Amino acid sequence: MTAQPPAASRPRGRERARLNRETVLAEALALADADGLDGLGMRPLSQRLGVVPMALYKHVANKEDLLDGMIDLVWAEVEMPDAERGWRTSMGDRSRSLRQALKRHPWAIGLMEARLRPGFANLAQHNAMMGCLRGSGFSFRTTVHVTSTLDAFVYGFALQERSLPFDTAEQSGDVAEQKLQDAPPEAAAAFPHLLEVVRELGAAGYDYDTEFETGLALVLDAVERLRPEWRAELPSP
Amino acid sequence: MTAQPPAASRPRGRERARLNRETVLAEALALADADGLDGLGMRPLSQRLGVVPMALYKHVANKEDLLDGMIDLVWAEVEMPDAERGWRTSMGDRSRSLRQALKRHPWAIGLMEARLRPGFANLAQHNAMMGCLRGSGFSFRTTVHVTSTLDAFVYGFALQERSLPFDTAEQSGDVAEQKLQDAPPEAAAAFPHLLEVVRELGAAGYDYDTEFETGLALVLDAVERLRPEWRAELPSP
DNA sequence: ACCTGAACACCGTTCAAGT
DNA sequence: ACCTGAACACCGTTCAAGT
Repeated sequence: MTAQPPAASRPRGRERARLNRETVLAEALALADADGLDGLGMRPLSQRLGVVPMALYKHVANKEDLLDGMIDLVWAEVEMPDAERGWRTSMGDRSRSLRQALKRHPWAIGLMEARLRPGFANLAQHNAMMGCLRGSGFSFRTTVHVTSTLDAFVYGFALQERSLPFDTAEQSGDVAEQKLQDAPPEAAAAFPHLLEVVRELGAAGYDYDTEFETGLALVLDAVERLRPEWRAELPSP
Repeated sequence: MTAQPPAASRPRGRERARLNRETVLAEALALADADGLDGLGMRPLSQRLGVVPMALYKHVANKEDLLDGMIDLVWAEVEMPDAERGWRTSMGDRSRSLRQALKRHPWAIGLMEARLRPGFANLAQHNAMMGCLRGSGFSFRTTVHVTSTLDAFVYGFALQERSLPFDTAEQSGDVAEQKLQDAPPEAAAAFPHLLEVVRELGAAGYDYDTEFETGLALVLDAVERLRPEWRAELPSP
């Protein structure tokens, strides 16, 4: 599974470029993307870099420091909001961009807000988000509510997208059916509404993109009503 | 830290009740609550039960099966919605109940929807949620949108509540200030809106309960507008 | 300055053996 | 039927040593 060629075939000595923090972080990101957080070991990582495990500790303090660096690489991939483009399109695009980044790096979902030492991209992103909303007329308190709720939606959606055991709309119906069959036999008959889910998802499926856009529009519509100025800006009927 | 008294002081032989799946799952829940998912090892768990690690494998197939059982215990703690009480209060209370359960068992947050073999409580909960919304006049498709969005909010909020590095409103300001100070020195000056966060959270703080209720009301308000019948039920002005 | 090797205290799980 | 013991292939990290 994770079998690797022996040391002889790995680059080493003059063949291998000098290790630095940047290359360690980049390789760690690739390893986590491929094998998940469980696969991200200091030993497998060192092997990919053609080096002995302890060599990594010259470039990262420990695994926590490694994760700090990786998470800031993910933050750097997220588009920054900008009040100039209007808060709604700007915050919407940022949310889509965050979801896509979390899709590329599913192992990062629970870690994005957990950093005690946030990196530069992390700080820049949060600063831009606050700036976008404050600059669009939201009060400080409302800005906090909006970021908290919108981020909760994006993180939670990404979590569901990662953990639901199907990837495509076609699979969703099959999985739902399988789940109900594997469940305790008395269950299937007792849960009529799950039978409807099986039937409907079997026919039309569950599409993540559609669900995300629907939920995002729902939240942004609700946010629109929080802004004190919103009535004045609606086109008069 | 995880030091335990030696074998001599643990119950064993006739002193210890016969092990069964129920007690293994309950003790595993307590261990995960205390030490997190990282602390939940087969060895520490077996030690708490006064038994050798391999004894557990008579009662759970493996760690995955152990987690399946634990997650269904968490689902069993979540209040089930009921159309009789009205979809809004009913879904609201279920969301609060789910958040509280995830607060008691933070290790469970990423796992609630990830079960390939969902337990009875899990199926019952999802069936009740579908039933509550379908029975309140929502179409199947809208019901899917609503559960997807509402759950995303609750899971995402729970994730933030778990991972943000402060617990109380008082702490939030201090942590914000500390974060900005620990960050690269050029950062503090470059991010004016984060300075506002430090200032405001230092004064008023960030209260999770308030934020949750605000976000929940915002989402439920938006859901209200999705129901085709909503206009008819509003009191005429 | 950077990399190595051996060691320590951990994992989940298999297999064969005990009672 | 239920529990034990030894073993295997893994972890992250420390410490002392090499170049």
